[in-house]
Amino acid sequence: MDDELSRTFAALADPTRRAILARLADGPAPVNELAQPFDMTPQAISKHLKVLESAGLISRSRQGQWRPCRLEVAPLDAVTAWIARYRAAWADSFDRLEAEIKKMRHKEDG
Amino acid sequence: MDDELSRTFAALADPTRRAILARLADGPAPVNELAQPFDMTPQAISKHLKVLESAGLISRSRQGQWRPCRLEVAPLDAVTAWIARYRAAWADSFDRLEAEIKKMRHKEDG
DNA sequence: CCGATACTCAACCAAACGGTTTATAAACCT
DNA sequence: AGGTTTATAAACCGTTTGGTTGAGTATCGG
Repeated sequence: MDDELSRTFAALADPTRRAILARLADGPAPVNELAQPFDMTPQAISKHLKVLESAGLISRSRQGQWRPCRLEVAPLDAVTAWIARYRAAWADSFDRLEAEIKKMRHKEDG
Repeated sequence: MDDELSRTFAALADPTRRAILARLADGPAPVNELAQPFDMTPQAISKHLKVLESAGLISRSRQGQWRPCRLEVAPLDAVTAWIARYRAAWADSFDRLEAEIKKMRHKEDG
């Protein structure tokens, strides 16, 4: 599990981490705020953030005693590009995509 | 790691499995042909195929003594749809996508 | 029937993962 | 200075993962 794409997929293969990214899509947040929804110690969240950061999916800065996390979408582009190679036709794939997105609009998931 | 999306991401988080999918994008193939490029026992490949199948990324049939595997793209649509939620604007994301695909055209990866 | 080929199952093993607890560092606030 | 809050580090632990070997199943072809 050393290459970029593997790290990205592995990072996304966890509901907690996807939920964290979902939260970050609404804007940056410090660790304790990210940890709050989960029945889990802050240390566990810290580990998840480390995984996300090492996959390039988030970046962290410092603001006083807080460490705000920000979503970084670049690795997601790589994923989408990789997936795009497995579609026979772009038109078809976008049709399916639209259907998927419609299905998804009323779910939350992480 | 029980939900659909997690299983899909986890299945994709391995270079061997991605290489298998890449091969299958050119058409169905039996296990021994899929195993051939790898320095690994057929049993290991069989395990990988099991992971891919349980993620819905391939389907297997029987043809005599062979078990041809076929690529199934439906889970990839779910992944792309999930990722799409993290783009601020579609236009931007397609621009980036194009760039990524260009970068990728001259790589092989799995 | 017999052997070869294609594939899978089961047991095992080292390494990685996802969580915990304990301890530590850094910034804030009296 | 001292205590609180925010966050990470380190050690540990049970489970999963990715590979192995060895045995077993199924189909083909004499």
